[in-house]
Amino acid sequence: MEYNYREIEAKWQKNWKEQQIYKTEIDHSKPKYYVLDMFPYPSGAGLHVGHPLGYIASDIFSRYKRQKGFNVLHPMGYDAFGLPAEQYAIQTGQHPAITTEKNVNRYREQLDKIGFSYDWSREFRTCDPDYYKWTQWTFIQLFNSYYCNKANQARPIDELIKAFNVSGTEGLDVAQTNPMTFTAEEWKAMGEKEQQEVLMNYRLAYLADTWVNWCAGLGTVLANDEVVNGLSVRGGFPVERKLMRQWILRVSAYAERLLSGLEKVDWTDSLKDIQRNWIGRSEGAAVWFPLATENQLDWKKLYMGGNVEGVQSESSFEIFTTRPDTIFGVTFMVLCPEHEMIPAITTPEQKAEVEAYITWAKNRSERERQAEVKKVSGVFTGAYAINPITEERIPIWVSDYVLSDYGTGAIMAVPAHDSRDFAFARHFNLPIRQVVAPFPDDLSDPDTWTESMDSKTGYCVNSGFISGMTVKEGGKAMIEKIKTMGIGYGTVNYRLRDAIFSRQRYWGEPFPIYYKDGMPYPIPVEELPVRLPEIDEFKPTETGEPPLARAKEWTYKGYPMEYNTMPGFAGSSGYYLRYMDPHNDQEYFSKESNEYWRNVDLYVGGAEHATGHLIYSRFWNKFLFDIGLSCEEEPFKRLINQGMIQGRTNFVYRIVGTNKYVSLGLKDQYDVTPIRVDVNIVRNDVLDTEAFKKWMPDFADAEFILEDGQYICGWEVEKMSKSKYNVQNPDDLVEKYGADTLRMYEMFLGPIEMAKPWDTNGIEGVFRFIKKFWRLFHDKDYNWCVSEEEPTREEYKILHKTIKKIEEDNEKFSFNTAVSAFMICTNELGDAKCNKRKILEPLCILMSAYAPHVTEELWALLGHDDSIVKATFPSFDESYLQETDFTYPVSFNGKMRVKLSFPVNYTQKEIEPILLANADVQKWLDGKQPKKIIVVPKRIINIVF
RNA sequence: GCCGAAGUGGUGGAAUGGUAGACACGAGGGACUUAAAAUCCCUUGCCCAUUGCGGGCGUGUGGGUUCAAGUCCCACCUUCGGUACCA
Repeated sequence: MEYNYREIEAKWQKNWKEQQIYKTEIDHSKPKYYVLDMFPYPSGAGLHVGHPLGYIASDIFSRYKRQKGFNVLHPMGYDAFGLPAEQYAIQTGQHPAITTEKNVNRYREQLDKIGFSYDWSREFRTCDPDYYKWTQWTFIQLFNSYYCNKANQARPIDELIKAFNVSGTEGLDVAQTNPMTFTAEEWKAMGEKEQQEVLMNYRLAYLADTWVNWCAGLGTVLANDEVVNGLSVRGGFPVERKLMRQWILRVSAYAERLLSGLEKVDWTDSLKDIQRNWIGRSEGAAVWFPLATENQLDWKKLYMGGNVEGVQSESSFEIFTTRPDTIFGVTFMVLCPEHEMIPAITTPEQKAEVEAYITWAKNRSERERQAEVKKVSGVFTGAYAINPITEERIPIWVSDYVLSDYGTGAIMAVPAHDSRDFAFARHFNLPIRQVVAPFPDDLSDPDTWTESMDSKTGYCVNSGFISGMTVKEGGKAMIEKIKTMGIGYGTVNYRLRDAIFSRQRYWGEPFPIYYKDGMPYPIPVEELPVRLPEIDEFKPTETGEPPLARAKEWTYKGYPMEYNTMPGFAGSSGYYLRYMDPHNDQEYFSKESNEYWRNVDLYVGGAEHATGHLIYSRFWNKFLFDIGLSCEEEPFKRLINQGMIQGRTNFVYRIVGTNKYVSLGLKDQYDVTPIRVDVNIVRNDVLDTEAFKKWMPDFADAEFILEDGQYICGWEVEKMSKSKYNVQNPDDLVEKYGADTLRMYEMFLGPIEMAKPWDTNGIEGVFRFIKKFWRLFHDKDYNWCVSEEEPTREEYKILHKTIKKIEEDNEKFSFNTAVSAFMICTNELGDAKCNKRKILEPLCILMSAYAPHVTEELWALLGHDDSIVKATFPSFDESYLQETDFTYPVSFNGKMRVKLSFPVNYTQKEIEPILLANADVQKWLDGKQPKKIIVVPKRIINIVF
């Protein structure tokens, strides 16, 4: 029979499904291996050829690991809550559950056609109540926990309450929103509401007024990673800053562990770097700068001598600096426009100006603010602070270059050595004082500078007791000093923010929260899940409340329930754990399943999740680890980023003012406009002109100027998108070439982690290869023809060379070179006319991870009843590769000139005389004496002369 | 600006410091065929020579280390990705 991919693929896909061949159970007799693809959001557009790239790679690896004797968990499901389905619901009134169901079915259909080895019995969707029950459950655990910095883990909030009852905040070191101090007596004296408010300062899931990214276009708040350049990632609507009461996850409590945990995982350095930058650890010092009163002497009297309490009084500002060594260079202070002390300190004369500035700053969109980063703006408050080290009066300014949510929202400005402070000082004519120099005596006049001086290395100058020290020593000495003075301490700051967890939307997990007396309380876990209620419309209410406010009887025991829903990352932060035990209705997942499957051994997905999903899920997992649920602290041991598949757009060239199109090679003779053309009517850059005329009405009367009878299109690499007409759909390619060809071609394209343009041009080559492979098993009339004869040594060599190569390439995810190894092997066996079972059978197993359908068919034809999925990976035998002779390339001064064969066991001494006696060698030596002869056994000979 | 990745034929790409361009695509030539498809064979980095042999140059640029550099080191250029007032 000729190779009929349609018949073969349909047959085996059906068979695998019926036999449940990919169903996985706990099996303590085998080592486990967990291979996971990043959770897909099923969009309405379906899959394009870029999506399966990672899925194919992980599928190959899963199949390979199975054949290597591992019990492989390879599940798939859907991140099904999300904005697009809801936007669609708002426009059309169709329930997002219906849209989602439709999209999921389409995804499944597309995935099935490619022949993946997923255990579909474990599938679930984040919008299934059986699943989101556990998302809600985890939220309640977060709500009922705080973070103890001493134990360095999450602890039950009850322990904190006990501590408050015994000794107040005394001796506690815990993660908190605002620093708080109170005694046990003060705590006990509080009412319930007040106590609940205090606890909010410590809970890992807490409610707080916070500046959020408000997206009016979507009617919701967005996380930092959902906003790019001041626009929403979904939809591209403008985003503004707004103060809102929101649920927040205290991710920042885990900053240090999220950072140090990176040491333990096998991810690419670039991905780890992205996370490190995002977490943004910086060491420095917190210092209090007191507000200057009329008379500076008063301040000295009050605060010198380590009066900590006094300095922390209302009339001082806490600043954070990474450079305490530059404190002698402080010439002013800057507060962020949101700083709460501004109204209190602003002098009457400056009041109007300051208020105007703050109003202006608040009303600016994020986009405007970011676009005008280089523009200096600010206003003087009229107030002064005291530099506690120099005791100088310094002016206090307000500017939006200081951010409210990093550090303390207040800075000490050192214009000489900070570019932003420098620009600000120049703009407002503030003094600039040099306090760091490349060498202790190498001073210059800051008035002559055009930019701030780099100060990461060098020596402290003009700096009192630290003058002459290196900046590093100076920093240390200064921290000691401020500690003894009681005005500050060494500390660490993180750029990583707490994650805003409320969305003013319908299509997400409802919070298991009701409100009593304005304070939130969790619904008892026995009553979970809290199901998403039906509502009549998916829009906010007339009064601007989130859609859930439309639900009838959205109450718990008469108390109102939370109107917000959870964000996209809620459901995707712990999904990999649920796959271990997906249908458990008693617990998130059983201890037994967790202790067997533990964590993900191989995670495949895009690097775009580096600052979102991969942070949140590590946080989520660490929390579950702390409360004893997850037995591994890091969820994803090894991670491979597949590179983005870019589109390859084709262009036609219209002569300006006409409906005439000129072929690529001739276009420079005319004045032309390039126009994108659908890649599906172009083959190898040759345009199907008839299809083009039918493509759009505008082109019906198109005329063409051809070259050699063809219309050649131009091309460019761009993002793959519908609007660029460069989207290729895997279904079409499966239809035309079969899934096995598509799978191998996607791998053949290049290294998995590299971004590369999708170009269908090469797919024919892979298709030809599979047909050639098929012919190895058949005679020229396509009759089955496999011989039982013993293979020759040469044939065994071809096989074992391939086994070695495939095994190595599989282990290092070098799937493109593996495909070419299969091609080489097939070419060589074809040349040798080898149709022997002992060669072809192991070869089928090697290739079954890449092309599961055709190899399964051949495996059955070879007489096997059991699936090739369960076959054992062939073992490599070195002895077949051993040779008696090696053909050395002989180089002269590094240039390869001749080849000479020597027995492999010959030493340099044995080789040299024969080498020098050779006529070709003598010719190249041209009568000169060789100075040196280098023989690298089984590699190369180099003659230096 | 900062961080990261990458620059090799017409194209995708290959190469533990050891024969640069494997394997494919495309292109050209040929075989089979009434024809097409399919299949098979040959050529294909550039330049010179071509009657045969052959020779020169080549991995973004410039230096360096080495018997030997696409690969290691230094400086620079370009492209792509991430991030950006983070004190």
